[in-house]
Amino acid sequence: MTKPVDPLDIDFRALQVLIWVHQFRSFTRAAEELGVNQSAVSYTINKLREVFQDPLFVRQSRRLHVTQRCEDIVQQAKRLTVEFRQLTAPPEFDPKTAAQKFVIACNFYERVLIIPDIVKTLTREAPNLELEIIDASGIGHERLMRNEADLLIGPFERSDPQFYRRDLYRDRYVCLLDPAHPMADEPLSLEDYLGLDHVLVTYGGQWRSRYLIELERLGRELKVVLRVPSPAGLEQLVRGSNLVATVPERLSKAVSAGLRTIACPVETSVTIGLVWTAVNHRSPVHMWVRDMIYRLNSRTRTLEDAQAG
Amino acid sequence: MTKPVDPLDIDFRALQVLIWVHQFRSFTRAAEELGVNQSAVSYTINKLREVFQDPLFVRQSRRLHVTQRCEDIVQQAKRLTVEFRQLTAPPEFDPKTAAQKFVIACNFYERVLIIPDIVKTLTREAPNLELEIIDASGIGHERLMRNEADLLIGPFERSDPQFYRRDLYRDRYVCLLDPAHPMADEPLSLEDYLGLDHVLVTYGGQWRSRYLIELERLGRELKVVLRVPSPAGLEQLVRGSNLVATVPERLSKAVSAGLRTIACPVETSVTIGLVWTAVNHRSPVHMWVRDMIYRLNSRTRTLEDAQAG
DNA sequence: TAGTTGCGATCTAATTTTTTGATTTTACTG
DNA sequence: CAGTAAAATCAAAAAATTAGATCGCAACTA
Repeated sequence: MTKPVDPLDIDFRALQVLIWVHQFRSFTRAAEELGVNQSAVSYTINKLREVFQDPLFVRQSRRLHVTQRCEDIVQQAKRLTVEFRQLTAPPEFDPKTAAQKFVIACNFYERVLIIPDIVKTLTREAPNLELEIIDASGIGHERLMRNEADLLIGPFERSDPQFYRRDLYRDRYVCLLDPAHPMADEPLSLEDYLGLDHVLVTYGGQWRSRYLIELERLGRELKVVLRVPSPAGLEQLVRGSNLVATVPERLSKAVSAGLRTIACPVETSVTIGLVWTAVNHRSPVHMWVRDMIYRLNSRTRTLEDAQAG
Repeated sequence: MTKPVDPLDIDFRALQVLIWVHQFRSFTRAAEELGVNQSAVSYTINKLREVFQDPLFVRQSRRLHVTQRCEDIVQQAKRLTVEFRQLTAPPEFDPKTAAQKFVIACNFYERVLIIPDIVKTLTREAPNLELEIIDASGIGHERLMRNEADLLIGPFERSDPQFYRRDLYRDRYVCLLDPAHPMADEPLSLEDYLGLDHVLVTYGGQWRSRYLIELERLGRELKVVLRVPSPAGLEQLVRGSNLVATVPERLSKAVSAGLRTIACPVETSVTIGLVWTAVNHRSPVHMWVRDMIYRLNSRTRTLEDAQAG
């Protein structure tokens, strides 16, 4: 007739009903409190009676008596519901106490221009967060997918629905030359630019800089004299030579001591952004770090946008 | 469109689903394990996603990745389900450690004949159980209903569906006389009996002994010379007098030192039993005590039954 | 001692939730 | 680029829950 009730069928609402009935010693009052029919309360209590194998409440001369077992159960039920509620509540996140490892994948550019500020902020605001930087070197997205990294920072343009992305700012290209270079004092025309001897930063992997893509689109090609994997040490290569290097403007400031910087005649820019996946999308730590990095770069962003606009 | 899911709607089955999916990293495997459709698992996880405001599981390159939040939730969910399971399990009862108050309502008869053995057993087997005896004096059932007493012991005959009852044994009536009494050496006929001078034990309250009810049924009446509220002190009243007292046989042994005991010619007996209510019906302590009392009186019971049969 | 009342139990029908089975979508993989 | 494994989604079916009405019982009322 009545099939046995599996304990697992009990939901927290049923425990809530139990608690209210216990509180009021009345099915009817509990029903009012919960905004349901008395019959529903009766139904629920019956289910609980089966599950706990105990009458829980017994009517005796007008009063509703509570069995000892019921007292015990209610006490535990209160605890369980409170704990469950806490579990469903959006987790409080306090950067001060958050202690976990956070892995950022990026390359030289970001290590030089973005990471230092991040580290400073973390030291101050989230001293227990352990930061690890790993190389993105062309396979940043893969490393994200493999959960080797929590966050990717860089000039990544893949628009893939499985990646979340937030742009930080755009960076235009500039040319670095030796101050004694014949072309060092004039604005460069595209033709001038193409006529020069270039040192090309490959950034390793299969990355192709935006300005190269743009040149290809125009059907033009650079005269590359030297290829280097990273902008690190560019200054020493360019100084005293007739080479020209094309690098993002912000990066140039870090590697151009003693060099002349002039605008690059190829009309393009690179966009630096954050990339992550659904795994971390709603993690409070992750959201906090993302916001923090975004805020750190807001000055740069508005500057760039002003220039671009 | 989709109405918000209330956290309270989550049942322990849903948490179980979460735990299995987490375990297998697969909706399909979890569904198999739980004997349901993959679609049902999907449905449940979606509900949990809403409640926890977190994707929990994310498909990435064939693997199912687990969010940090999900890890936390699963850990708690495991604890909660285990605790709930323990709560639903029938409570272990160990008389050795059971520490609570147990109130028995009864009268002189039971205090003399039944309680002493109970006390001895409790001291030995349930040393932490605190026993209190209160007077039943006619309102034993009321005291049960008011939860003033946990258990009533006595010759109570009310058959009321709200009371549970278990008979211990039957006790026949005997007559006590002074050894020098003229009738002390013969079996008493009913007419002899009715002709004697009686001392009547009223037991207070509105209790009427079975043998009086039986006499009334026969349309006969006792010649009552003296009424006393309790059998206590009966010995002193009967000795050296021409009075006869009618008492349950077992009780007589406690109050008849130096008196002659002979069978009572009224064909009747009193049944001593335990009475309790639904409030305590399933309480492990209560069940244990009831069983214990029943066992203590098993010898008496079989003796009586043998005599009766 | 009947009439009334309060309150949980119970019944039926309505509603909502959950499950199923089939199909689609997604994100690789070869 | 087709093939595949697995989750998402959809419509229909099944099951659980709720509401509304009524019952039963004990307790008060007069």
